[in-house]
Amino acid sequence: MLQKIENPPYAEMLLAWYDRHHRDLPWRTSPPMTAKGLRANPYHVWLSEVMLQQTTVQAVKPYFAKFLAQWPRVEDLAAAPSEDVMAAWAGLGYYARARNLKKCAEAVANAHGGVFPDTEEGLKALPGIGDYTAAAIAAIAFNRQAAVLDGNVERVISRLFCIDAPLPGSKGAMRAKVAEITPANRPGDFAQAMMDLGATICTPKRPACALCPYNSHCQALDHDEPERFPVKAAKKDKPVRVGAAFVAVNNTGEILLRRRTETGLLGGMTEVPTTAWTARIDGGTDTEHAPFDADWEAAGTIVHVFTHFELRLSIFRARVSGSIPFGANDEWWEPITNLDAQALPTVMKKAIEQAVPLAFNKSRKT
DNA sequence: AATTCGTGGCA
DNA sequence: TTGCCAAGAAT
Repeated sequence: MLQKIENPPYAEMLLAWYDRHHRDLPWRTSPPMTAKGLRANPYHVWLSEVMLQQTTVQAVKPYFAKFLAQWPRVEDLAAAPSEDVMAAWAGLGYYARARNLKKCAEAVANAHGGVFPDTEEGLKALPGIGDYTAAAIAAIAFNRQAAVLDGNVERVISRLFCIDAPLPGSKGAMRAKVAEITPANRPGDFAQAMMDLGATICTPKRPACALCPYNSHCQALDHDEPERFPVKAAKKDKPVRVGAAFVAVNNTGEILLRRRTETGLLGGMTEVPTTAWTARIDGGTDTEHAPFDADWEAAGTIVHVFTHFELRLSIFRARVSGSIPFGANDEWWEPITNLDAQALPTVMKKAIEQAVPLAFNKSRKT
């Protein structure tokens, strides 16, 4: 019977695995270049890390390419119109990230001479950079021995050491464990290796333990129950909210749009006029709350699931002629052929598509 | 500490 | 189908 090693060389074991099995990603500098001291571009690392917050690699890839093509340096992003940044981010979700991305770019370009801070503390002082992202950039871009703890690492660590306490309360204990095994040599590769392991081997369901470099040292696997970790607090149920959205098209092929307020849900993004989204169905939400009088026609409903509620939107459409007097706010007429350039979140694209089928095909350049 | 923030893929 | 959840941050 194999004797259990008291203090396995966790970092060395994982780095050896990473050298063979790392993912090649657009924002990443991979071994063996990193082993020779070459590091990734801090701007690329920062941009990818913000995009990857609560977002899958596959979803991020095209956005990362688009942003880098449009704004090759952080100074370019800092100088960009906010509307352009929000439009480029549209569809990726969690739009506070885009607002903070712009603020952070401005801070780096103007207050830091275009150079990212190279410490966790300095990075965390910037908008949109929290514990995880500060540690990740410090480790990956600047080779700092920072304890990087994300959802992947939480899974790996909780299984490796059988941490029973539920998240998020146990996050501190997990970070301490990560700090314990993070090496002075190649800390950035170690962080990315932990995340790659969590993403490809130590998965939430049916982990591929037979292929794991830690399979002879994993306490959860010893107890034959890796899928039980990490333990998480129970989540709340999702309430339903209802509302109505109004899609107006004029006789020159334009649609009435407006900009949402800067904060809160979908803050700073573009929308068609809607009622408030309320918890109860108040009988006649409908055309009495329309932006103006018109021959509003019911066009069905759409259902869209947000993080903390489900929205059922009744869709109304009207074809209007002549000039419609706007309320004195942020409304404008936008050619349907230009919808793809707008900062429309997915729920609004659904609403428009419901009222005007193929609206987005019309704006697609072919 | 608990809420509020999107979206799409997958079993 | 429904739920889960993916490189979290801000308040």
